[in-house]
Amino acid sequence: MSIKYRKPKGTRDLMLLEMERWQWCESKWREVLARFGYGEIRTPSFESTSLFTRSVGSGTDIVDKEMYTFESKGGESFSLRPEATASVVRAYLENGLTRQPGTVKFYYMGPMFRYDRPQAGRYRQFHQVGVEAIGSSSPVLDAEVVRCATSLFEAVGADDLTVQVNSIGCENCRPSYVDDLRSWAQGKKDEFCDTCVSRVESNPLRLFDCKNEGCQKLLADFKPISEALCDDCKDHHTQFCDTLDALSVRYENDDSLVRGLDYYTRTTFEISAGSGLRQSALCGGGRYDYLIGQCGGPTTPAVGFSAGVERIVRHLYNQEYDHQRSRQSIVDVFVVCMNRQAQQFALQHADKLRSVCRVEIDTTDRGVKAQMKAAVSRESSVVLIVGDDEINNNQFQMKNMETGQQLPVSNEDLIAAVQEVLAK
RNA sequence: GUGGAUGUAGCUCAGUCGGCAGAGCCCCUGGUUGUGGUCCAGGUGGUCGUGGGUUCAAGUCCCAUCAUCCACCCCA
Repeated sequence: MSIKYRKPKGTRDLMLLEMERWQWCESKWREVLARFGYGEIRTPSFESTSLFTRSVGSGTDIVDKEMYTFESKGGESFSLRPEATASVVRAYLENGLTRQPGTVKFYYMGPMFRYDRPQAGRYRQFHQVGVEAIGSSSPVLDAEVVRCATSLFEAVGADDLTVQVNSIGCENCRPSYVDDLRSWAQGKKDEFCDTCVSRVESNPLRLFDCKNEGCQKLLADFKPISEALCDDCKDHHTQFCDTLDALSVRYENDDSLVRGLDYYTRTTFEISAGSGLRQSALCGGGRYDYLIGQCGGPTTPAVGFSAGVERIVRHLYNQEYDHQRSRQSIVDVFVVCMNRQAQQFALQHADKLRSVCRVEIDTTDRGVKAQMKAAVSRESSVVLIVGDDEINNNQFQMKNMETGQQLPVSNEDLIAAVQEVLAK
């Protein structure tokens, strides 16, 4: 068969058994997020390009080479969202929530878009579940956000996780550290790898991201950022860690944890799967105390995270595709029809059953035997059979699939009779 | 952007030295006028990813191209 259309590279069709898994996860997560006091927010899938370039930061891979950017007919530049934090911040400001008392807590679930080369656990359209807690600078909130993330994983049975935390300082202490790092690294350009050399100018902190052993050995000579933090940042990080301890969240400090987005301040964290998977990062987040101010709002502290749904599901089931024939949805009542007249009779009279249970009316024109097999595979408890005899007598044959018992049931008694069987 | 592997039925895959396109599962029909996961018999379904080349002959060899997967990179 030659198929005319194919899905765009790096996208997926989500259905059948896998869709059921997603829905199960999503319902668990909504429950947890509500218990942490988060309300859902749904923002547009695309925004003004400048929102992302200014917040995520030019110089990051995400905005430099991974955005789906297009021009509207009015000549304005838009981009599909590569992440959600910028959109949430924009919505927070645009809807006047700055005057909302207390901490504003939003969660989101939805598709994000990045023009990457697809790979295991990496897609061009992927899904994130995440939170943003806006309005508090307390390190206790940082810890609560991390705890919320681990609760999300626990809720769906994901264990074997590693939580890494770090602090990358604030505008008082980070700039001088970055300057020191840059001038130190400039003197050793010959010894770093090519990508590191370009980072020395654009974003020196990212040097710590490099997996090249030679680069890491060089960096070992330079003081880690934890030793360069100002007193306020040190206190913040200490209280953050103390609170995690009090919550019994297991974590490790990692000086090299520098995230790929520009807007983070102080706390950054990442949660990854312990198994040998390549794309092991399941969740990343941190504090961003200047972003809202940069977007034109009042200086407002905030913290959040976002987790990759595809990666979590893969971690849970250790596979992302079901090659087994996936089942169709389960029904309570399956109606076997002998012919087209019977189909019409069935829809007309069994329709009322749909107010109390799940009903499938078979309109495939295949034989009774095949329809009965379909009833079994749909796990129906009751089969109704309609042919010319039943139409003439205004009734259905009702078969209890568990006991095999079958009797005629008049239209008037149908709901009661079906419910009696389903109740058992 | 760079490198590697793989493309044969709806799905999972065989296909030898170049010689008629295959199996299992699924699906449909019958065995049972209108009744089940088992059993038996039969059947539908293929541009062998696509385009060229070599050859009497190409799923098989060569070239190109596309797609998918994997890795680098980056991240979720």
